[in-house]
Amino acid sequence: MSTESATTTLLWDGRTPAARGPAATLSIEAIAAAGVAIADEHGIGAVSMQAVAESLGFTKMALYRHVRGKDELLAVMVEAAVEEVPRLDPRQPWRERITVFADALADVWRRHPWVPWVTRGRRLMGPREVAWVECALEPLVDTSLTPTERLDAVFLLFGHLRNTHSLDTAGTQPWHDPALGERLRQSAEHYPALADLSSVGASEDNGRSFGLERILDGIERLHESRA
Amino acid sequence: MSTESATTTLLWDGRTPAARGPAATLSIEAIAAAGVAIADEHGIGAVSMQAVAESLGFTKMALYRHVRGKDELLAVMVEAAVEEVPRLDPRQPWRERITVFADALADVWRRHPWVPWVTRGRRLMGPREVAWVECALEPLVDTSLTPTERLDAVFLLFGHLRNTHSLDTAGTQPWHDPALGERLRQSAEHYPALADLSSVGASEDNGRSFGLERILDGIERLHESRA
DNA sequence: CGGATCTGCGTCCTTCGGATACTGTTTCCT
DNA sequence: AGGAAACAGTATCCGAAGGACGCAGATCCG
Repeated sequence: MSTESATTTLLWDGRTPAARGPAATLSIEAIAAAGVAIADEHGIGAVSMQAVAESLGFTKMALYRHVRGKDELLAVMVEAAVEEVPRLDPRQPWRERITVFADALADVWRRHPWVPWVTRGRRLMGPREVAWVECALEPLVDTSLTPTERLDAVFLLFGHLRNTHSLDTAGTQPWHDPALGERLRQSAEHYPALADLSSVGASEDNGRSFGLERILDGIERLHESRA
Repeated sequence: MSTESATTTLLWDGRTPAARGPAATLSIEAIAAAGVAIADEHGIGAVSMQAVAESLGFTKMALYRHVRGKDELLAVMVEAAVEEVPRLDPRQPWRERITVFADALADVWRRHPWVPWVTRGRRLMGPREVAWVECALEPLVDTSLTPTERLDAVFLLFGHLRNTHSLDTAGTQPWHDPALGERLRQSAEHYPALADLSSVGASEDNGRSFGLERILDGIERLHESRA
């Protein structure tokens, strides 16, 4: 019986309505939806207690009756924004299913570009976000990977998709400052490989499909080595 | 002739000392070093203009004579924290060299745990950080990958190392809240693959070596397919 | 009906990044 | 030599941020 954080209980069980006192006008769902709307429209930087409350017609402090703080606000926002997992066809080969999964995840992240930025670091996950992990894990059950390896593979996949989803979530590539490309070309003796590259240019999708294929190839090789 | 941002000029050329006026007591190097020290000791959250200035015995506003704002402070901090790239033995096979590189990067990130957290998203890179990209790129010149593919491979590598370096930079794994593992076990019908896993546990290194091997395997397969 | 309880509000505090204006110092140019 | 220009560091002020605390009114249970 491990003691659970209040935020985890909120994410998984919701709030039990109060027995006494006036009925709540606000709800966690409304708060989360308002936060998501602001983040979608004006970016995650525009999400403040004040802004969320104002968009609902309440004062800032009213939010704290439903949410313990900004971290918990973000947690419920993520849980609201992350939609249902895709239904993967079990008859398809595992590699195909992973690709479908990756596209579905990209769709959600396209609708809510702030999600891959927020869902990093130590934090608490809700049932829907966990469902996405489960969903990615499931195709790998068909492989010869051990359970631990499957999990490692899923996080390898998630990390790569996050890193290549947009430039805002990636470790930036240097030549996105065009002036820097010029510098690299000028000091070609220090950066021969990069200078060579600046004329070629980077790939369209930030290397998403390249990395995905490499990862799946790597998994496949491990899988086949045990067949 | 593309116009270059002032921050990029600062990072690559440093500051040209003023012709007139009193000599500066502060220096960018001192500011960067102070910021790095605070971040190393108390975390990146403790780095504020106030804190950095105070640790140097100056007022907050004095920093703005040397640094245009917080973003630029972080940029020079990263550039100061990122050390010289490792010298890779060109006689070693490319895969070996990449592994050595990855370990060297991990060493730097261990000394400055905030660096992998800060070096994300659109930002400006300095010469030393670019040198690390160059360093990772160089072994791949021995492979049959195209220049663009080499670059994609490097960012695949960087992303994975960042994601697995520590839990603070990773997309968190759900069962780090021990209570959540219990929940997953209880609702095993919703999360069969995860529930199965929670008894096994996650890997020690957040899947770093697993992912690294898979990535290198994937690159190797592509390389060999063209031999 | 009265106390307990809950919701939402008003006020206050700290910290943050940053703009602006000022003081004193150094150097170049006439 | 002397004034003007440029520069370094400071003092003050501001708005926005997250959040603590106490209060008023509404609601329900005994």
